[in-house]
Amino acid sequence: MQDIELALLMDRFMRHIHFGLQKRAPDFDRESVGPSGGIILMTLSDMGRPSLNKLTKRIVRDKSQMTRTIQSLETKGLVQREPCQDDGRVSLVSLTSEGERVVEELMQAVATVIDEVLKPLSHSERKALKRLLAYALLPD
Amino acid sequence: MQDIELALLMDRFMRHIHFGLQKRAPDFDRESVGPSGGIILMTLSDMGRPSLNKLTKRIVRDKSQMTRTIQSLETKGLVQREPCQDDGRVSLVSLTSEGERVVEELMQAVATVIDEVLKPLSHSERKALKRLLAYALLPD
DNA sequence: CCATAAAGTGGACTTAATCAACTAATGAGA
DNA sequence: TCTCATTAGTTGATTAAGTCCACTTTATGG
Repeated sequence: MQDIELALLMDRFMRHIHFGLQKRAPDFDRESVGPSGGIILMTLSDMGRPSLNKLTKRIVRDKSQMTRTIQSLETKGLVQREPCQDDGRVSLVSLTSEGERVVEELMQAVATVIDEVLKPLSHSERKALKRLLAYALLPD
Repeated sequence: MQDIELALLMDRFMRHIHFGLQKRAPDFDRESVGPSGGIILMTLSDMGRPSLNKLTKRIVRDKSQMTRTIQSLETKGLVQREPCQDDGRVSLVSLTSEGERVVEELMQAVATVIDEVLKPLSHSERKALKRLLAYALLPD
């Protein structure tokens, strides 16, 4: 019942990362990927080659918006789509080699900013934090 | 260095809360407060009567956007502004009694949704999660 | 074979974020 | 006390994202 603070804390946390990326690593946005695109790239780096639908569900967004953002990333040459053999409806999304390069750079920047934001926490505390969140969100 | 996952996890967490609020408690939005307004109302409920500037820094937003959102909440009768005695530049923001009522209802809805999202976590794990986040963001 | 559901796309609209310019009040130093 | 940089807040213009709905195409189960 008292957990509403969690929402506010996480919101602040995300905004700190957001601001930190803009101020301390404006170069990451060389490709004008934006926060939305960045999340997609990093998620793809983790998932491999999911269907657009699986990707959409993972990052909990609207599918129409996802279509558009993927298209935008596609024209930038950062992701590619290919039809699925087994199911003619689905298209599989994956990073291009250029996308791999960009996401590597992006993750480096994000890691730096997060490290800054989490400065008050010890290594084991960070691990605990990540473990708790991952556990809560396990079933995708 | 490996903490980038944290950003993705928190993003998913926030989106789950967002979706949960829309699906399971659409009635909370009776006043058409929106996510942005909701965060402000809940933050005000915690801070009391901060200056617009302090409020802006707390929720890590742009001050111009803050002006507009506060104005919108003001015309809805949910917050009020009054000039600060000691400093003619600042205006102090606080909830109206109607705002108190709405934020109470909103926090109830948010608590329900968070409870749903955090279902896999025990009580002590939730406490630990909150403590870690609060500690990381302590200095506002 | 047909009805129904699922994956993805596109349109229209609203909300929020961003960046820059501006006013007014404050405060600190010569 | 006067000046000048600083700070709080506002406004404008532009862009990014979220939302809701209708639609097409492909699968699937009876």
